[in-house]
Amino acid sequence: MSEAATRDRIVEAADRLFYHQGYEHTSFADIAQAVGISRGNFYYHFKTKDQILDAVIGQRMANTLWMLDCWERAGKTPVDRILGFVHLLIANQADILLYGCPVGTLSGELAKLNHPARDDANGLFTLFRAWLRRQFAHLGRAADADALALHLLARSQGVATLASALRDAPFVEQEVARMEAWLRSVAQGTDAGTDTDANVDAPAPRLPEQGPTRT
Amino acid sequence: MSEAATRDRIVEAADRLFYHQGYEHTSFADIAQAVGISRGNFYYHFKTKDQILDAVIGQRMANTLWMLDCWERAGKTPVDRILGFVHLLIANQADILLYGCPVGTLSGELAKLNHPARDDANGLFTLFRAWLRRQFAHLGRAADADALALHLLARSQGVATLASALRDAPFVEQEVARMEAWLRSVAQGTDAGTDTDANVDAPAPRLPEQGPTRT
DNA sequence: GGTCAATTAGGGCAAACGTCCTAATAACAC
DNA sequence: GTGTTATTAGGACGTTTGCCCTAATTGACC
Repeated sequence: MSEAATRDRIVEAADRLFYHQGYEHTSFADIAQAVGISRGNFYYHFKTKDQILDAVIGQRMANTLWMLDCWERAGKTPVDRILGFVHLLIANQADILLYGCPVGTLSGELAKLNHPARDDANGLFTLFRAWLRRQFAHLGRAADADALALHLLARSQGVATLASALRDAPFVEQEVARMEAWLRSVAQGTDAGTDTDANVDAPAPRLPEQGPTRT
Repeated sequence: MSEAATRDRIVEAADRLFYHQGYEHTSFADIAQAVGISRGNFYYHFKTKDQILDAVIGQRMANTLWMLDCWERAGKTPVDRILGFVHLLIANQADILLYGCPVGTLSGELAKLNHPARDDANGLFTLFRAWLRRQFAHLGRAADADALALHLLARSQGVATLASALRDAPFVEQEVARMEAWLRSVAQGTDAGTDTDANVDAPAPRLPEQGPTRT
């Protein structure tokens, strides 16, 4: 098998395992077994565990950029594009209920380990943050675009954390609806970005939104 | 030294270490060294690592109950009491910036490890949830008290996650102010729980709020 | 078919892990 | 004091970890 193919399969398996059971809890043997290769072959492609982590983060970065670009091209208005982000919670609901948000959980783990790749992992947050900031700026909220971006990021992080703890799917729908209402109010320039419960009862439109496809 | 004293010192050290560097990353040797005892002595008090985890969770439960009771007695109105919860983010800001939320991060780690104590750890969430639900019910929002409780829980979880990833203290203040505004609007029965940016500029009152004191 | 580099398999290494055991000590009843 | 229990120290166990090495196999090119 060509070098690239095996290497990619390793990265893919490591990505999934890091997400499902955490970075530290995943061993060389786990990944090698998942790919179906020997540990020796494994070592040929990656000298250290940190190198695999770097590769995984790199791939997630690429996937994220591609995903953001999809939303950018698919959404006609800034609101539509931001909705693409919000609906990630629904598109990836099954995984989120089991494993939380891939970005948040990895970031949290690396922070506790004081791992050198911590900043790289946080770069994923920065990607979303910058993209959301630009969308909110297009909404005419240039002054507080960054604050709004962080606010939305934090809310989806919170939903993912709580959803996976409680394994509560309706809660995700509920909160997504709330975020949609909030987003609409921000878009309307209502100085009060209303976060009402009135419009929450309307079920969130279940878009066949594209998740972070692992290529 | 009496049995209880040493045992408590072990639990206290384990609690701190689990919070700072995670459960799995903390070894018997780490805790024993932190307490200043031998591993043999350690084993006398706890046969397995899981037993220490159970004890730590139990202590956190007790601390949480005590803390909730403090807010219950200290706050004159439901809003005051809920503010006690919200201001935990500010009272424990330094720790949260470094290690995130103790409840959320432990819950997340145990979920990835598929650890049997996962449900026990989630009990901490349940404690906050039930308490907040009662407060919102007192606010006249009995119908959606649980949804509001979960919403506030999720938001603080998100703030903690993002704050520790970005190590961004002003962001915490900003989001706390946002939560205060939202809470006020919910209290006023404004069907729209306004979540505006107008009232956000007012700095959050820095209460000398009591954190989860480890006894 | 032969040559050589790329790729793979399999095992070995020291260190750290959770766990367990035994002997020494401290505390206390009588 | 002596006897007994509670507590502590320190080391040993088998396993697993990340990491490293060497030999075998593959596949492309001449």
